[in-house]
Amino acid sequence: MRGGINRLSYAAELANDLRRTHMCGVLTEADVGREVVLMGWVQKRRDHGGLIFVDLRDRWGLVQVVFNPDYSEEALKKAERIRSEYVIAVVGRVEKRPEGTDNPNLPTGAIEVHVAEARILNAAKTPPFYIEDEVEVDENIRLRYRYLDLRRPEMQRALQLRHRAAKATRDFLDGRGFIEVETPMLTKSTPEGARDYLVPSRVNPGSFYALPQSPQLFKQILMVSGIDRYFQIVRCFRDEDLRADRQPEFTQIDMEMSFVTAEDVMEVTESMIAEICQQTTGLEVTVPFPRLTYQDALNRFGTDKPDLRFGLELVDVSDLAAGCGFKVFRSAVQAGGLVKGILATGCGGYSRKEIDELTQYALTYKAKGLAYFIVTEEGLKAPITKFFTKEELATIQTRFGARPGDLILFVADQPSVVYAALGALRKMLGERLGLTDNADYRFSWVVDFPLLEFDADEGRYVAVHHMFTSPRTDDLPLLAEEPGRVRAQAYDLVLNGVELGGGSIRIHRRDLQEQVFTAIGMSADEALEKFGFLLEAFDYGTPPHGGIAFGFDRLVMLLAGRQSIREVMAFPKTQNAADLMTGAPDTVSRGQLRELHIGLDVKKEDK
RNA sequence: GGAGCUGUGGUGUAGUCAGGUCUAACAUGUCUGCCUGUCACGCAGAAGAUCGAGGGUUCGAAUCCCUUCAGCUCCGCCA
Repeated sequence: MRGGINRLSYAAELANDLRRTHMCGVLTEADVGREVVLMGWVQKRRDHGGLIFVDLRDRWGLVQVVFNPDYSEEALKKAERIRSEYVIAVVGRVEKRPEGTDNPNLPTGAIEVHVAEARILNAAKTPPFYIEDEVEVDENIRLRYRYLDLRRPEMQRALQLRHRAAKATRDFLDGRGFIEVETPMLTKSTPEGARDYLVPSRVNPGSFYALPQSPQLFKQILMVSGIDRYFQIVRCFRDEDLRADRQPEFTQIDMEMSFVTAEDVMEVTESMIAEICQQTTGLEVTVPFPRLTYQDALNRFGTDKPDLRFGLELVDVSDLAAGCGFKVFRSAVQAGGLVKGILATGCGGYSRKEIDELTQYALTYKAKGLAYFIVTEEGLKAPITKFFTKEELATIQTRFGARPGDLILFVADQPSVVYAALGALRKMLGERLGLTDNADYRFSWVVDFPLLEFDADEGRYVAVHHMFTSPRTDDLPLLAEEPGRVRAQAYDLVLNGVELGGGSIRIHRRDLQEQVFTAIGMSADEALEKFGFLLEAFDYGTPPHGGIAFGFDRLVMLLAGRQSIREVMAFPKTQNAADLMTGAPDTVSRGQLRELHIGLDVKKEDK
């Protein structure tokens, strides 16, 4: 019985004989005196009885339209029925606003449109939330009514920014001689990497396509084909758990070039990123981007995707810890681990509870605890100072450059745990201390990744990047004997703690590719079965080549200053990979399954 | 697979830790009436929630316990 529902019974009027002449948001004083036809949504109606103001909205903005019996009695009558989000058309004249009634908060605030004729093109129920920026609505509701959410100016700006980023990308790469080539969405499942989304083949019972995790193999094949410079703004699919910056389907800027070195790829990339920034937000980016090695990144920041907007670098005290009286430190080093710390500037006043919170946080990264010192005028204070000599305490304070009022936090463990825990702690402290300026964009390259790493669960080496990445030629002799020490010709582009993209020079020779397959424990038979076409292609004259791929959503997210890629995607999915608007994924009919020769093995809930 | 946070009229929140004074409060929105210069219009009035769902404890549950659902953040997973 809500009024909004009854309103819908009003017959909609047609606009067949009207042509929209202007957009709402673009009218200015230069248009004064002009007869216009506007169409849009009602943002707000202000009813003064004998006079009604309506803020009319379209993608370009708002303009005030005025219903006054002096202009049209009939239009005023109609305006009384108008409600928020009605779609209306108005015919009228642009006029300068009366003296003293300008609205400086509105780009169109100096003018208004005097309505001679109005039509209600469609009524609207009262929307479940306000169509305006900075609404704090439950994401459930935003996603269920995504079409309304997308009406908000903020979301419209995000989609426009995304469009401009895509256009800048295409324009730039076109100018550099790249051509966009589409690759299949229905392709072959490959081992390694993420879980595939599978699509059953009706005409090949029992067989499945996989949706691409990336067009990796196709773009390499295109190099074999002599395309030379390929790119694609392409959808990729990975069936893994979601995060703020991970969706099951996402978009990559995918590139590949022939006859290039890593330097060449990085140069093109830097120029492209600079161009995208310039064309979207006007941000001027300085190139080239600083580079750091994988090992440096870990040592200094505890992560291979460091946020370079602030310091708080990790400090190594393993040497000191090895001989100190604190058993936790000493035994960590003896077990082949590290003891590293971070200086939390100005956090010396943290309460026991706050330090406990930090400890809890470190625990989620598998740290066993968090040791700390509070820095005072009299030196370091903490329950654990008794395990250290005066000299040791003084050395620690000096090494951290700690001053009274600071807090020093330590993790002692295996290197991977120390890096993960302190890296996360550093990031959290950076945010908490207000060191992460959204308008500060610090790009960097991380290079010299290891080619392979040992996977304890699998009991074998696995590719860090992917198995088509070329080893550094100077490390080739190590491949057979010490695969863990081989460095890759790979590079990651990092921005403010987010991995934006990664790429590599690829293997282009069959013998080397087969060696790498061997190193990751893939049999010759399996290699032929899964990648025979690639190995065969390598036999037909394959140029040296390399490329890179970017998370387009992440790039746009950062340019838009948002915290989640959902905010820059028109129709994102929830953490359960569901689309709350359409209801996907959903069950299908028995008939569809039968046609695909699929039987289900799930317990059906009684409905 | 795991951890944490959130869920109260249409929307956003208060109330939950110390169960009864909550026959649930506030703001906004909605509806009705009045209003010719508002732009967060104003004024007067009205309607609207059994507190995500289910079960339990209790004389009594929004509040305590268990289960479950949904959203978010994170670990694992994933480049």
